[in-house]
Amino acid sequence: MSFLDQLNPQQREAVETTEGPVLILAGAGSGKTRVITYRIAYLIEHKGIMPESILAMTFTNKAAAEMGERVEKLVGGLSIAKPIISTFHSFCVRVLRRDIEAMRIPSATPGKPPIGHTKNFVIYDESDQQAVVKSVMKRLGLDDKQLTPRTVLGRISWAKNHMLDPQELYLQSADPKTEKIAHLYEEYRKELRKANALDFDDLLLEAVRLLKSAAQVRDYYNRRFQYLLIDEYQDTNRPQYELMRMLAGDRHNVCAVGDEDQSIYSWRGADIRNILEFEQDFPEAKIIRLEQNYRSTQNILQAASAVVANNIRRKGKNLWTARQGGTKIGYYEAPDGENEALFAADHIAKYLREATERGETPRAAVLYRTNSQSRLFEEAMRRYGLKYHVVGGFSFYERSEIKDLISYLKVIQNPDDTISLLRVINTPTRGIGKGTIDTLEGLALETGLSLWGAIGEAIRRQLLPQRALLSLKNFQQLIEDARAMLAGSFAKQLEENVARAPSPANAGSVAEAIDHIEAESSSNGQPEDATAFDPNEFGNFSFDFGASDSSAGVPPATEEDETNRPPDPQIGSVPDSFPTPAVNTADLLKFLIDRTNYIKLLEEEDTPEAFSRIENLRELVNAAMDSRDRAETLDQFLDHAALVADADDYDARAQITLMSLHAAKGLEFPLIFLSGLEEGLFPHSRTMLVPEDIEEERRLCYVGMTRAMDQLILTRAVYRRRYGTDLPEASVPSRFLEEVPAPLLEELGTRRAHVGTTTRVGTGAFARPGVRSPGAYESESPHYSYEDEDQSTSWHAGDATRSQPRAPKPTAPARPYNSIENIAEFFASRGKKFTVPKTPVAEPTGKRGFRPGQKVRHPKYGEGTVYQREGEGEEAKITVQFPRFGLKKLVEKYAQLESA
DNA sequence: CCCTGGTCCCAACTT
DNA sequence: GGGACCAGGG
Repeated sequence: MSFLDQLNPQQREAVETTEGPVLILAGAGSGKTRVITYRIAYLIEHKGIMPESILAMTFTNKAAAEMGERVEKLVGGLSIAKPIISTFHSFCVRVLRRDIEAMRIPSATPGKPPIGHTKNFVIYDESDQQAVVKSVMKRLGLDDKQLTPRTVLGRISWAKNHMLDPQELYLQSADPKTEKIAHLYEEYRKELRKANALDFDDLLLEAVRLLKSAAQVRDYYNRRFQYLLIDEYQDTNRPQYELMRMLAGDRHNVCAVGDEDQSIYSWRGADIRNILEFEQDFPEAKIIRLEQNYRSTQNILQAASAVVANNIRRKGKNLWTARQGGTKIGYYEAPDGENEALFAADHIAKYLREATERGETPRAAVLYRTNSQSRLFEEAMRRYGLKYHVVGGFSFYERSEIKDLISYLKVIQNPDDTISLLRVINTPTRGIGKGTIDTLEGLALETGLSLWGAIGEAIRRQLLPQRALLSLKNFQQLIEDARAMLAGSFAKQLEENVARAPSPANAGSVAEAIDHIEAESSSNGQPEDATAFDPNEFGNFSFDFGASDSSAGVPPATEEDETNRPPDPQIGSVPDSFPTPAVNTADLLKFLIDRTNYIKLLEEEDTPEAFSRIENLRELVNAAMDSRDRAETLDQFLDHAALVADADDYDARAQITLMSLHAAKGLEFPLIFLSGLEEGLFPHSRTMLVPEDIEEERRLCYVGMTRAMDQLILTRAVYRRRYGTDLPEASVPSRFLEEVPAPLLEELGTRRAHVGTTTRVGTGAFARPGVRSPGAYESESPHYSYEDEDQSTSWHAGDATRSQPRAPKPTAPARPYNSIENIAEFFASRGKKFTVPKTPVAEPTGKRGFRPGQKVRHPKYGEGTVYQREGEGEEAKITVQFPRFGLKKLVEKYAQLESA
């Protein structure tokens, strides 16, 4: 068949080995996505496998969407049923929304509802989690200075990713701190259970627990999914691994695709052993290596391979490319971060122009280690009048006004969601202050009610001053009215559907009527199209088996499974908040905005920020209308909001993309800028003490370099500001630079290579007063100009002022490493062993304490002399005499002191 | 109870 | 550059 001819022998083998476990070790750019999509197409077209029995799991919605589109192109007209291509998290949410109640256990007290999460659980994001930890710590009287909620949450997440429950964490804790954390973990879990909430980690964990504990549920999914594909297998963590094992059942039709050199998520619990030990897990496994790279030039591939070859923990492979030679790897050393960014902007501007002239579609990306680096690049792009796209950073759903409204929706869906309730109870202010809330929280604790329950109780028993009670009543009424809207539309639909002749066997059964509604709402009046997917649907592309379960137009295989569905404890009783059928989330939002005066109050503020917030809220209503058009329920809308990831807003059409190295995984660009190659930044200072962590940084570097198709440029700033206003600090070139073979490198920027005529700046929408013309770059100076506070007011676009490279900063190292020769020399002089030179940017402070009499340097106060020292280790405080600022007492751990 | 402004402390990657 | 927290005035 035609499409198989487009594959090389290894790829073809990977596609055609459909039965039994297969591990595809796919090097960067070796056509991994092609293999996965062709394999799916092959299963459907050649093997006659039903599409809906194929399940492919990816890490991001972006990857899932791309795969779905490509499969669709290959097998388009064949069937209305689609393979299920979904992220791990979305998949688990769907499984849990369907079957989580199979894990409920009967309450010990008769008459009380069963214990455990219900279908209308809410998903807690990181800020919700923080709030829970904080409130628990406050309740237990724990000092949040010594043990920050952040740390606690990090450790809880770590435990979850390694599938340890609080008892297990407690048992293996070796210090009082970990014991405390284990205790907090236990309390944290209780709070989430009380709120009927799950955090991100729980989505995976609970799905695994469900499949392990409920045999009939597991059977259902095992029958349903016969072919399993796992993308980015090197980044799976323990729960994901277990999920894979559960879903693989006895059939072992698992196809795992990955590259151990691209494992970059160990901090999220990814266990590289999963891929290294696949053959032990499945002794009958077939291993296929894809080693031809179709993406990059030989130079790029060689450079990247040379870097990653320094890692010890890897299988090793020989990537090769037919694209001989190529442009050398560029290297530019900028005096500081601003210039680094301006250089990139200048180079990209030139590239865009030239590529367009050649008739190509230019695409360039700037990659960085930390998202905060994006600011400088954004400013530079704006100065050059270049349109760019930023992936990550602050997402739409993290904006406060959006979170407010989403929290309202969550409370409406599930009033026991205490965290969301606390967020909205006085937003906008309605006279429910701290005092009132404290009373309510006390009442909740005392009665065992949720906060929402406590509100009702306080009103009933008149436990608060009249004024507070009145405010509370208003709030309670608002939520109840909104819930009535949901319930109202639910009841109405139920009525209609029962009346409208359901199938004879189902007559009169509430449960069946509900199923009928589900079918109705999911097919949205187009029964034939019930399983169709919308390529633009973000969040859970083509993941629609939840809908097809009960809808018409589903292949017969699922029908017999229906009878095996675990009994649903909630069906039959009146649902507290049932997965809501076709309720109009947009109308609900409009109702909320209207009743809370939210927009009106913003209008009265009459500031640009307020109007931008109003715009955002309109956007949210639009999103809700789209959701309504897809016939989604309220919880589907909320799942969407919870599960869209930063990486998902990558737009393949953008000419310039700025993003973190992590977000770049899986993408490719003709031109790549890899920025901030400095010790302490990349590799990041938090990784520099642990060899395994350094290896992960190196893999990250490898991922970044292998994104480049034609040209790769590495950059570094000699001085970098770590915080907005502090003095810049001298940097040391990243060790990864040393690992690039010198003959492959070419230094850029010291010659007048970028003289151009197109550097129009300060025009158009982004024109700003005081912005320096990049025309200055055409000066003799190899450096870009600074935006100097002292002079900026006199600068105008087009001003002929020439740039002056700024004199070395006071923190200059004795000898700046500002040329490639210097760097080579620097590294050569140290042989293989890398040691931090005299004025390091990231010398770990507090490793050995500073002693009285010692000279130190502080980023803000400059040089000083240690006067006295109190305490040791974490709590050590030192008093320093600064000539200009006098005596300062500093916590050594935080003060960022360097020896001077 | 609410709002404001000042101060302090912190800043990795993400589903 | 900004979020969290607090003090103090309305």
